[in-house]
Amino acid sequence: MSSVAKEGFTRYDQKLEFILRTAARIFADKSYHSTTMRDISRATEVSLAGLYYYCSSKEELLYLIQDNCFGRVLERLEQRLGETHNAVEKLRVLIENHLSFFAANMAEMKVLSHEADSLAGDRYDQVSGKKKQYTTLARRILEEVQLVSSPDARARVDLTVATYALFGMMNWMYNWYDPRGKISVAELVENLTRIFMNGFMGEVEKKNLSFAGISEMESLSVWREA
Amino acid sequence: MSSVAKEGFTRYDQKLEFILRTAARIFADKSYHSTTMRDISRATEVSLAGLYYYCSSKEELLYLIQDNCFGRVLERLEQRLGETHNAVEKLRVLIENHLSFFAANMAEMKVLSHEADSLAGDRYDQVSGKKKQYTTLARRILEEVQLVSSPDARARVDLTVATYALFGMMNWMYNWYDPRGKISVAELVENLTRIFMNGFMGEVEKKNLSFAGISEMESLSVWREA
DNA sequence: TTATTTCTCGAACGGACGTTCGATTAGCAA
DNA sequence: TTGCTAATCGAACGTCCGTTCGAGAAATAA
Repeated sequence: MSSVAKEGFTRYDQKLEFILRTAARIFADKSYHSTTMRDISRATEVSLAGLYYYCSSKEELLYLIQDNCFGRVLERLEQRLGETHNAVEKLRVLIENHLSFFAANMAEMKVLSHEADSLAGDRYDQVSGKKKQYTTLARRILEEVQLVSSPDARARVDLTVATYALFGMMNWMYNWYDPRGKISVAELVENLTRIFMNGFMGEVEKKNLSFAGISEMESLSVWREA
Repeated sequence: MSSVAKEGFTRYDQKLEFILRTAARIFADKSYHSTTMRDISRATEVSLAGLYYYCSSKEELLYLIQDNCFGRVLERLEQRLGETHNAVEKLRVLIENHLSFFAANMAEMKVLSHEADSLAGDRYDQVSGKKKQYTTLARRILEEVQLVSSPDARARVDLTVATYALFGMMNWMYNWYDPRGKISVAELVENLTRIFMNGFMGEVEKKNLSFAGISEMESLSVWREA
């Protein structure tokens, strides 16, 4: 066993991570299926054969990228959700967490969104499981928000449609958003939050809900909880 | 020149259309890059070499599918928009047109949404042109709606974000929607229209805008036009 | 019928792909 | 130093890909 570098990451871990980051960038650029191991070899400056010291196959690279990335959004989300108990605020946290993570990891998240069906077998099941966990969590939050904000069941939006509409709005990002462009992540979050929340929550007295900025979240924390 | 069959479509045209429909289905299933000409040959029962009597390359198949499909949504949309002059109603028509066309042409629309970058050169430019035309049209409608419905400029949502949010919501369909499932196209249209319109239009007196059904569109036709 | 065009296909070509193998080098412990 | 493990790589293997070619069948026109 080789000696352990500072921070507990071995040389091996660091290089693997570098390969994964590079591969994610190329997968995002040219799509998984039209990326070749030679592309990755060229970009990482690791020989073609050398790559196979760090992964067992091209598909495993894709799996490691997706699984790792999903694990991290999910973990960050669960941690942030632990700090709040208000449904509306939870929804806000969900959106903010997803978008800011997406913006900070565009390549990986594009690969996650765009190559969802490029894995097979156990690897597909593994990532699918995390996806299901994530969307189920989102759906539960939406359900909670709906119970609290739309007392008239007739006026409610279908939960399945709403969940996928939300993820569609957010995940479509990879088709247009440039983190270094004119629109800041904060603006993106604010705009999408406003569009979705107004639209989803319907005809409640929205005057009570300030959408001017995330910083005013706290004012909602006791909203309609009785 | 061969004789012309009824309806003005030659044998050639019909068989090409059949090949395109079949190819679209397979592209949608397995993605463009991992579909082989042998897959298409098998599914169409046309020999591998025979396919090249109907197209000059695999990429041309993708191009023909995308160009044809985009042309058809665009044409249908422009025709329907010609029948209305009210901004809000135009937005409704845009959404209804897009979603119902999508639901009726899931494979082609998935290929359009998912393989947007799989063409190159002139073919890419051609399809990109149609896409730009389509999104510009949508953006203009949103702008019009905004001017009419959100007199307070400070409360307005960013137009770029709103446009992509709308298309994200709609195009994400291919990841989950089953036209033969529980949710009808009409329900899908109604739900997504409600979410987006409520969200986008913000704090206007929405009580005036019934979202119960498409059939009540007419009641909006003179809304805030003075 | 024959002549001509339209359509079809088996077989192959050249190239690119993912992966493997065996040998070589670098890093570290003794 | 010596000895062992971790890391690296050039070269190749077998396979599958998109595409082509030339011959033949089917349809149409004379």
